[in-house]
Amino acid sequence: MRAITHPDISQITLAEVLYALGDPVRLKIVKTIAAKGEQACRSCGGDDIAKSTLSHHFKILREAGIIYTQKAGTQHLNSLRTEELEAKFPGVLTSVLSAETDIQVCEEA
Amino acid sequence: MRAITHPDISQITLAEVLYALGDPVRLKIVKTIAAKGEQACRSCGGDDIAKSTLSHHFKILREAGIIYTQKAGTQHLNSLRTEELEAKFPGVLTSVLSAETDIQVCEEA
DNA sequence: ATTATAGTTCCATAAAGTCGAACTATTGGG
DNA sequence: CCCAATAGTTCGACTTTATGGAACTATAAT
Repeated sequence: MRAITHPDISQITLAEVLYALGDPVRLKIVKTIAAKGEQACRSCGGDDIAKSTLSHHFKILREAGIIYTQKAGTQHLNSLRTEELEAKFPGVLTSVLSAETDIQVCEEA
Repeated sequence: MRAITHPDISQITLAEVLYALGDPVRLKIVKTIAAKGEQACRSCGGDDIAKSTLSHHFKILREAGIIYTQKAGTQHLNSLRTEELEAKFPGVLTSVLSAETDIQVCEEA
């Protein structure tokens, strides 16, 4: 396992951010972290999704600059880069988080 | 060519909207329409993109509920469904449009 | 040490995107 | 009316990206 890397805020692009948010699984992850605080990967996404796929979704979110991941023992804790994103793209993440959708926060988180 | 259809606002999902916006070409199209008013397909996107691909991008935007397309002679005029989107997902489109990005409005539009 | 848990990586398959070529539709001349 | 021109769409082939199972790494607990 390589070290976890995160893009600098200057490298983050709007298209990548929107692309990363434009998937139901990833939206659910982001909404769950927003609602319940930092989360391990496995506590988001439910049972109907392979863990390799879940790992991939977290990678997309991380590389887009939406989440910050840090190791905590055997698990990884993911938090939103809310302030940085708000500074770079005001209103984008906040409006997405406050939107009414059919996507539910993970129960088990 | 089949008749052009548009989703009802009730059918529009946040994930689809964000996915549609999460592409540099489509962001450019949306920014161009926002800045210069309704546009024909060919006036957006530049020369380095095949017209079949451009047609595909407009289809994605149309099906996501972001643009409204109507025939006008030999061309199609595309406008943003700004008010409907703002009502359904407040702040999402507007924050994207006001974000500072490296994506430029089409010159030739 | 061994077992368990959390994630990642690798590989094969499935799904989407891209482009050129052929097609449809409309317009504007001869 | 017919022919050429323009705007988009559709189709088929190829490329790229997503998904999931199996094997692997890393940490923790017993």
